[in-house]
Amino acid sequence: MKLSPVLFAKAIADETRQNIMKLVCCKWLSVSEIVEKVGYSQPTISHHLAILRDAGLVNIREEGKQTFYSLNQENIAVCCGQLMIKFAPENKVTEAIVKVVNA
Amino acid sequence: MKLSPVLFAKAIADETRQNIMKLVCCKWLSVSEIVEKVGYSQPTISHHLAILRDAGLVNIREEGKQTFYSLNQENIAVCCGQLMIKFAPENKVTEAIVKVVNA
DNA sequence: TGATTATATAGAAATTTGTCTATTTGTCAA
DNA sequence: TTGACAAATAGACAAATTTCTATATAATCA
Repeated sequence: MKLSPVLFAKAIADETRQNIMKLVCCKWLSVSEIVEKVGYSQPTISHHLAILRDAGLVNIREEGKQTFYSLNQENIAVCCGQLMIKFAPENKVTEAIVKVVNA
Repeated sequence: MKLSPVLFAKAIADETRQNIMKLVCCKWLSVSEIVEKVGYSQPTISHHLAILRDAGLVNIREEGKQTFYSLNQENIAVCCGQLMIKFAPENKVTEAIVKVVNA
């Protein structure tokens, strides 16, 4: 799984996708459940989920006819950490993260 | 200055802008210097700089005819922290950040 | 003042993105 | 096996984005 700063940024650079991410942040939801809550068509939701999938930001579980998605918090934390190290290397919070990661 | 997760993500969701960000990460550069290094036209660079400015990601210093830009590492760290708290709240690195910020 | 330089703004063209409808694929139940 | 349901894919279209050239604005210098 490639986690690049640009791919990550593109994936989260859309309000609808951030809404979906918040929905599945701490629980598994099927595509239909996400469709219901977000209010866009099912293909539109599938499209957004595919973008999140390609960026490595969601976990996927297939169960019969249904597919469940949940947020991959680990990868999101890694991407945010990469961004901070790349673009805020002299910041004290970044330095604290580096310490945690290297510990 | 409004620092929203979507505005931040849109601002960094472009390879050229990330290149510019890397260039001015730890030093002040004039627009002409950035143009030279990035290789796009001056208006294109000005446009990208305006997007970074509107997202609160750069510091600006005017000096005579020239305008110098440098990355606002503080705001970038804040935005990344917001993203982590919003989308990776259960991650141990996020928890470490929260501790640092609250300390 | 007039010429030159640095940057920003305006406007246009090409590309990318987000959304939809229609269709396909895959799974389950009768 | 047939029908129904869930999700993915294809294709079209509108809106947004990225880039360019041309022009405007502002500062400096002869």
